[in-house]
Amino acid sequence: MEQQSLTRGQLAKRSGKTFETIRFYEEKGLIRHHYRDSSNYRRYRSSDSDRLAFIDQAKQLGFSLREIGEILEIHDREAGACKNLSQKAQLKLEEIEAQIKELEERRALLQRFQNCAALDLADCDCDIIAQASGKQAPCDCG
Amino acid sequence: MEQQSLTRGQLAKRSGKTFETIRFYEEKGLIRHHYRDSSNYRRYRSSDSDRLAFIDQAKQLGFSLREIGEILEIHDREAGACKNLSQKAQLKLEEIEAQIKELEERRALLQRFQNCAALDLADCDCDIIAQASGKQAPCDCG
DNA sequence: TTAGGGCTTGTACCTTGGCGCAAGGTCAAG
DNA sequence: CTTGACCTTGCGCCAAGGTACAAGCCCTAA
Repeated sequence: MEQQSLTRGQLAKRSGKTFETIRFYEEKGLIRHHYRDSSNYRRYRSSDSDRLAFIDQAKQLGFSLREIGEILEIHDREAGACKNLSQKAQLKLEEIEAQIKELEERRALLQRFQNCAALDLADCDCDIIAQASGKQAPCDCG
Repeated sequence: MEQQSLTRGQLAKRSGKTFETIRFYEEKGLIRHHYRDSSNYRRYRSSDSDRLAFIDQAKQLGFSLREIGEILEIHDREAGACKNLSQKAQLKLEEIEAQIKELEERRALLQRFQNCAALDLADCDCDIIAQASGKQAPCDCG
C-alpha cells in the first residue's frame, strides 16, 4: 500500500499546525512537499506529520527552528546519525545549564532588591535610581 | 551650583549607551529630555545617567523595557513608592521561579534524549522522527 | 451556473531591543 | 569660507516565530 499524500490543509489538521505555519516551516526548510499535483497544490507524505511532531518535541527541548533544521538535515542525510545529534543535544544541555545559572543569579539579585523594596515605610526615602549609580548606598529603609 | 545639562551624545558617552539608544529610550518613555536648547538640541540633566544606570540594572534583573518604563513612571509619580515596586519585584521573582522550573524540566527531557542519542552505534537504527510521533518506542540502540 | 471551500502567490504585520543611514541644520576652529 | 563634528528628523532593517490578508486559481456540489 502506497503512502497517502496530503494537501497542506490536511497536513495542518493532522499535525495541529495552521495552514500558514506549514508554509512557514517549508520556507525555513524544515519540511518539503513531496510533489505538486495537477492543480499545483503541494502534496505531502503522511509521514510528514511525524516530522512535525518531532519539530514540536525539539522545540520543547529548547531548540530553535534553525537548529531543528540542522538536526533534520543531518537526519535526512545520514541514516542513524546519532553521533551528530548527540553533540547537538550536549551543546543544548550546556546552554540550558548556563541559562539556569543566569536565572538563579538574577533571582538572588532580585531577592536583594525585593528585601529593600518590600519595606514599605511611609518615610522611606530610598531612591532606587540614585542607588543604581552607586552614589547612594542601598537603603535599609528603616 | 546648577545641574549641568548634557546633549544626547554626551549623555550617551557617560552612560555607555549609543547615541541612537538614547533616542530609542526616549521614544519608549524611559527618559525625557529636560528642554531643547536654541539649536533644537535635546538637553538632559546629568542625573539622567543615573537613570540609565538604573535601567541597566533593571534589565539585569530581567525586567523588559516596558516594565522598566512602568517602574520609572511609578518612581516619578510617587516619591518613595516602595510598595508598588515591591509588588513588581515579587511578580518578577515568581516569573523567574517559573522560568527556572521550566528550564529544569527541559534539562531532564534533554538528558533523556541525550542518553538515547549518545549511543553512537554503527548499527543504530533508531529513528528520532518516528519516535516523536510515538509510533516507534524510544530505542535502546543496543 | 454559481457558491463554497481549498489552494496558490506575494506581501505586510506583530513583538523586543535596538542599529544604521540619508538629508539636512548648527556650530566652532582653521 | 570651508571642513568636521555634532545634532535633527524620518525612515528602513535585523532576528524569531509566526499571523493575516488580498487577488486569483481549482474543484465540487447544488
